[in-house]
Amino acid sequence: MKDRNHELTEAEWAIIQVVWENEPCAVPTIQEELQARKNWHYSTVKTLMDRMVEKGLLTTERIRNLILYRSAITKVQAQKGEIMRAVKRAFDGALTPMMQFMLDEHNLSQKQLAELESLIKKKRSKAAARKKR
Amino acid sequence: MKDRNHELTEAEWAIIQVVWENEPCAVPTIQEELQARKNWHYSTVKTLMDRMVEKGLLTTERIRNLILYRSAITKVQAQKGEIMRAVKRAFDGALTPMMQFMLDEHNLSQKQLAELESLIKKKRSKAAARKKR
DNA sequence: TTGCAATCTCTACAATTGTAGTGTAATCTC
DNA sequence: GAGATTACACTACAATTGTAGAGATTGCAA
Repeated sequence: MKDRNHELTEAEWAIIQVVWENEPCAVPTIQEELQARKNWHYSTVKTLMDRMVEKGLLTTERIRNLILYRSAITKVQAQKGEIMRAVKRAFDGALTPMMQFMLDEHNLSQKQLAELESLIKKKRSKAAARKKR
Repeated sequence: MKDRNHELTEAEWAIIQVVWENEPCAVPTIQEELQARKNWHYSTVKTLMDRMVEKGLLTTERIRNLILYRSAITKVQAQKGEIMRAVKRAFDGALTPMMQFMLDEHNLSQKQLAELESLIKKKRSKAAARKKR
């Protein structure tokens, strides 16, 4: 259960998202969903999911002749991994420059900026409180 | 020169970073640098770089019997691509939630928070000015 | 001019990723 | 209990990625 850096591939993301919404669930459940979105066949989904089990991204439990899958990492962990990957490759591991870049390069609306600002304010006061303690 | 979404692999990142710092340059220049960092041999670097030319990440120019390489995308483009990738996969394409997540999950120092806050303020006033115009 | 050093070309190969077919086993239905 | 359905197991295969060896070419130094 290490909080290790999980890097998911595109296809793995597609699958684990559906798993998070349905777990515990069997392959056909996931496949039906992804049939619609990606037109993936049963074997495709099954193969992918079994590989993910090997990698420790999913776990299985056998109930009679049915195999139930569960996620082995949370969405937050996966999101963190994805961000870590970006920051490591493109920003030399430094988070603040990455955030500055995002502010600079993607023009956010007034409203979005305001939201972020108030969020930061909240963070700051919380951090200050923590420090004092 | 489309601002298309460039997704670089790990190895490609390693290489293009050195290219940015040295271009125009020949393979041996890059290789020497990466020899130190990654212990990559000449053929490795050369293969990678030629693949990158095929992909449109680098360009070449032949000068007598020497081949000079240049980057075909800027660092900013590449960084953007990396962020886009993360936001698309892990945050459903929505940038602000991703930034909020970063604020929430990685505890930044007071100083970093302060920096971001003032940066946002600046953005906001600039955006306001733009709107008025 | 001949050999050495630098550079390039070509080829290879294993691991990972995306995608799926086909055969088999268990189960449900009549 | 036999056929239809459902879910699983096994196998395959092309493209991409990481990694590199071996041989060919070229230009310079002696």
